[in-house]
Amino acid sequence: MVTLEDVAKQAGVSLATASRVLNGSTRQVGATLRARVERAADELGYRANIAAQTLARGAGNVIGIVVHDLTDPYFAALADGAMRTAAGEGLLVMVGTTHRDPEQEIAYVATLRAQRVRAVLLAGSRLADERVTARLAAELAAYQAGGGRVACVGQDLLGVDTVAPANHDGAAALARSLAELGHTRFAVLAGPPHLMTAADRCAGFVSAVRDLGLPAPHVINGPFDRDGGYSAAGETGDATCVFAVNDVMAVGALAAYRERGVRVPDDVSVAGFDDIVTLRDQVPSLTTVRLPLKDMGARALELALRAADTRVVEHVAGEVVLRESVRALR
Amino acid sequence: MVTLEDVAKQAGVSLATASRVLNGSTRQVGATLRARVERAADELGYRANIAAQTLARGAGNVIGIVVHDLTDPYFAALADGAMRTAAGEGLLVMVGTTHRDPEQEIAYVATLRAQRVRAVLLAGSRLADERVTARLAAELAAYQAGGGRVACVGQDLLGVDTVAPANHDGAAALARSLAELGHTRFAVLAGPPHLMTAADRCAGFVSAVRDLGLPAPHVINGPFDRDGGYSAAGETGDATCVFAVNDVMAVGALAAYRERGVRVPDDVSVAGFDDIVTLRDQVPSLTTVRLPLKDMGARALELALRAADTRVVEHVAGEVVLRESVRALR
DNA sequence: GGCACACTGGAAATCGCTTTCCCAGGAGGT
DNA sequence: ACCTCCTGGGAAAGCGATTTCCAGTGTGCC
Repeated sequence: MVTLEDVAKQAGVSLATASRVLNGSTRQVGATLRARVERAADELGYRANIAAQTLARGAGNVIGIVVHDLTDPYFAALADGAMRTAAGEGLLVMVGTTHRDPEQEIAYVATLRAQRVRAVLLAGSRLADERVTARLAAELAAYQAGGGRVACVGQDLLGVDTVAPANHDGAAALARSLAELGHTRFAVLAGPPHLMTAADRCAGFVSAVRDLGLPAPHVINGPFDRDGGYSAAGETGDATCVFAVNDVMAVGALAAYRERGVRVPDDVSVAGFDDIVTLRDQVPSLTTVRLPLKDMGARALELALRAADTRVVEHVAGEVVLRESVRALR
Repeated sequence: MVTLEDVAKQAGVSLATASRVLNGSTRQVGATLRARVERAADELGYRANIAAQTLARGAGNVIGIVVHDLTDPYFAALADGAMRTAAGEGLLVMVGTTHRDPEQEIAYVATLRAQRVRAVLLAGSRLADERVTARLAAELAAYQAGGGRVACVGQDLLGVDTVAPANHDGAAALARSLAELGHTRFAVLAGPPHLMTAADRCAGFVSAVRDLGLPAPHVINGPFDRDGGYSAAGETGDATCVFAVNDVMAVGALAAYRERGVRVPDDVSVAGFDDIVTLRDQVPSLTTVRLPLKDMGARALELALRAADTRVVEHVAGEVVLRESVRALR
């Protein structure tokens, strides 16, 4: 690999001058030498060693994003939003997937810390396990103590800048909309109870139903993915309206009903949460709560990159979108 | 930030010993000192500076993946497959998205080269533009000359290890299956002509139809995404069977037909390509050509990580999957 | 004409870690 | 008892950049 020294030698200048020409500096370099250096670099195909730059400068141009699962469109959208702003800032992105294993999340943050990345973005739900959360928070604190910046999309549990989607209130608003259509017997495909996002959405829905004086929904726990929705849909009993705590689960539920000959929305109404773009062409089209995922990802990164004065927690509202998968009962 | 020197001082040992204990080495360290060092590192919360390690070792533990668009499930699946094997090897992943801009692709490879990443994975279709391809190939060659490893998923055009999906043959097989069902008048939602993946699939389909002695399909070019499929579906004329060169476009076409009251498959049959998991619950379920995307991503990374002796081009067959979106005409 | 000052260019220290090389001491062979 | 071989420890030389300091050269101004 050709180094800066090679370039300097070939151009007949000092290392310092070559560095100033090629890798940016406050100092000026004369036109003659500048040209010589540039030509040499070009001829040799020089490319700065970023590891060395990072070491010398004491700060790199990489940020880290930690998601649960890239193939889940929710995280893909979040990551995409963040990556766009990152690209705009000239930053490189390291993406880590944890596959919902909190230990992996901690390990990944540790690695990012070792990489001296400029900022870390944690996307994805916290778990109800306080011990794990505390360990993650400790790792993050150590990172921040060294000048690192952190932001998170999800529950405000880590003591860092946070973009907090209105899981609870969005689900509550959805519940009220559905009740207004005449539904009274609800079931919730609630996902795993220890996953905060799932739990918040479920709780928001349940409490809104209760506040309306309606019978408590039938809550069915299970995995947070398509198959979780599919199997939980088998236990919704006599509910006229089923709320799946995310769109992917709702799609699983639709598939289950279709197979069993249960018509949606004639026999049962189904609603999801997130408004995943890839799923908008689903039939029947899915009633859901829209979250501006890309913006949230982008915003979280902005928070992380901002000069750190005070902590910011930004709440993002969800918008209830009524589509064909629910029908009015009256 | 606490450095190795801090740890060594606190433990009362030399830098060398501390390094050997904490960051792995062939050399042994006595139990007493080893314990002292470990305790000191723990107390101080030491975390190795990877930039420095990379510089000193001359090789990092990062790989780069370049995709067009993470929110496209095709690339998400590919990236996920690669990331799983990367995690298994203890490698970190830098993901870059180009949003189909070949200049960005080149720029990103250049940056990865500067990062001295161990390997680069190029996922995503080449463009027909030879000049751009040549520049990318040149950048890759420079990277490889410096010891970098490269693999690519897609067309074998870069002179690097390649996992090549059977775009042409898969589409041809699909055409034969559809013809066997009695279809004779075809249309192809062909995507952009300069995108090799799209072009190959289109060509494979068209040539198979021709070989069967059937009238040439009506080829409609357009964008490679959902909206491209949606609008191209408006021009399929009297075709009884429409092949969209990817599943996402096929879903767009389904939406367009639905809006216009054209029934699928009764009035027109629709087929896609890729067998995207997220789209499997589509109604009607999509006839398509299945590609093992995760495996392909994983395999490509394996190729890249393998000791470089000879170049490997691995062809991956596609499997025709007939589902509800096509019907037999007889 | 002389003096301070801005500007350019280069030598060398530095960033944090790995690794080679050297040294001392104990084990093993004869 | 002597010599060799291995082993664990430390000093110091890199890795490839950045950046501080220093020196030399024109400029502007009195």
